[in-house]
Amino acid sequence: MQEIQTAITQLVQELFSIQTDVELTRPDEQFGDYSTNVAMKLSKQLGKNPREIAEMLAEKIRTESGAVVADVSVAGPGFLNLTLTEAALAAALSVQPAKSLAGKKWLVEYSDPNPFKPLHAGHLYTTLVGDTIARLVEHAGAETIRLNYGGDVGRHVGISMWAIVQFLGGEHPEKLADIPEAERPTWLGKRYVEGTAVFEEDEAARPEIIATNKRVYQLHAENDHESPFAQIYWTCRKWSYDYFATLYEQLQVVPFTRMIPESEITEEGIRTVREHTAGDPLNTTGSGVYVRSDDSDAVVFRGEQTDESLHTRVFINSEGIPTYEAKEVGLILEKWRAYQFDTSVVITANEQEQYMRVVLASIAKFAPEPAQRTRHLNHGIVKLQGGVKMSSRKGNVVTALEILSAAREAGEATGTNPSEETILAAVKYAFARNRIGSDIAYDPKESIALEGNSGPYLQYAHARARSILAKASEQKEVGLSGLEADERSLLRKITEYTEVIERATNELMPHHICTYLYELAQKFNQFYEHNRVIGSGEREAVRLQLVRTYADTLKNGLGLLGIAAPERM
RNA sequence: GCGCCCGUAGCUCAGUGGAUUAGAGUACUUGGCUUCGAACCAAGGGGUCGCAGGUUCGAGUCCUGCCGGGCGUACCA
Repeated sequence: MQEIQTAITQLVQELFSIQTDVELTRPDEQFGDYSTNVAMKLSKQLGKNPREIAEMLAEKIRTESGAVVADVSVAGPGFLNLTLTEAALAAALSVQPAKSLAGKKWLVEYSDPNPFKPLHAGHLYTTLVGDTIARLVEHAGAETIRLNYGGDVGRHVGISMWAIVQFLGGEHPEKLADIPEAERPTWLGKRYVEGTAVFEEDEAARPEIIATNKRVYQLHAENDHESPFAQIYWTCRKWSYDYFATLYEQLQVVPFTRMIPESEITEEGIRTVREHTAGDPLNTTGSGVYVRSDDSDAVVFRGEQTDESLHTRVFINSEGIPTYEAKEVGLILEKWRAYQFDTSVVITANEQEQYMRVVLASIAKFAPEPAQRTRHLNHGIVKLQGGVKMSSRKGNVVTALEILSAAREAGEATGTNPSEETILAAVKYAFARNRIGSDIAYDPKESIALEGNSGPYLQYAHARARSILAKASEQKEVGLSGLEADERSLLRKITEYTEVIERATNELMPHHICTYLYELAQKFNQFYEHNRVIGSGEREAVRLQLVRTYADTLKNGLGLLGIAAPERM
């Protein structure tokens, strides 16, 4: 593809003395293998009819590129449609996706669950998105660091700790042992919901909760593991991390390189913010990136003074407690200190988009490199059928683990007894096939669909091919030539793979892979329907080769989505 | 009010580096298993691409306005 692009660019240069970008697209199969609208783009500049330009180029291509291009035609308003020779098409199979990120260090932060809170459907989604993005950049050759950041300090923890102590009737860590292991995550979730209700409705209790929150920060500052309060905290925190590990294990995502609890970067965040706060005793830099609020002791960044589309946000509140913003400052600086990354991708739900822009704009003023190299990728939220938003604060959540168990149940109900691999394929594919950024309308029934445009369809289309290969008596390497129409059509689709992977990687948009793999599998199923492989006489060797290449391609693509490609199902 | 995002078939979504006839899945109707796996394949109906202007030889795609929805908009994350 690259060669054709370059060749046409040169032809344009020779014929018209114009330097232009030639875009090649994959048109409808009936039009050929590649297509370009370059003639139409040049039309105005040259003052010529686009068809005339296209004809001139076509003539040149016919005489000069016979080894690669078998047929050129001019169509419609001036499209140049190219059909490759069999040899060129077959040669395209050996092209691997470019290692475009070789030598680069990429950080990918995702999942980001908060201890003391339940894992809801959104966590499942964001974990899967991150896992796929990380697989993509790693596949493109980057040294890939997978980070998982979580709020083990912050108001939600204060709220939970307050409710936990209430439930235990005081600071009695020994009573935690009474809670059965299997119920711990749910138990913690309930305490959080109770605490939130009190915090929102009971003004008298609010100062107590705020004080509890401060004690959590204090406990970290003093490295306290001994006091009864600290024992409760560390025990419950561990319960949460164990619970997260359960989800990751069930999802079979690639293990994280490092978990970064907020408590680890809080101090650096506060210190950095204060060092850049006008009038702060700790200000050693003389900079006034952050300022004291006019009406309280809060430390804020006045985003609108940098860019009208930004707004003011609080980094340290009037209680002296760092908000998410100050912690994010600490996190980004810690990432930079520890890894000196080329690119750092942070994956969150899109409700945090504005917030992240403000934080990055502030950091850019004193640490431009990490700020500029940080990319915020926001995805949509998971909505229940009917558009109801889930909120862990209100307790109306579908948890991440419930989605998996619901998928298993629905799988059983189909009577096909799908394996865990297939259940996971269904769930992962259902989320992955949507473009990152738009909301996901989650329908528990449809997400586990075992037919149509789904993960199990792809696995089935793979297993079918492997089954043929397993039955073949011998497989030898043969050249792909003298192809019949159906064979060529399948080959043509397979050769799109590298282009799709490169596009998905460049755009960080894995859903392109889903779209493609589904089309590829469809192509195979169509081929399968109309053509025998084993026992097809002289065609057998070529068809086996084609089926093997197809199956390998499908398996690789599924791998990038974290979906298994079983031999049988 | 301001900022960002979204509006494509009944439903769920691709297509958004402008371009050849707007595509899938699902649902509905129907046909195909003595033939390498029917979790499959094939056929049919179903769309003023939110509305209105504009740019262009050409707009689902770019620009403007409007309508509808989501998120954010100072001490939550």
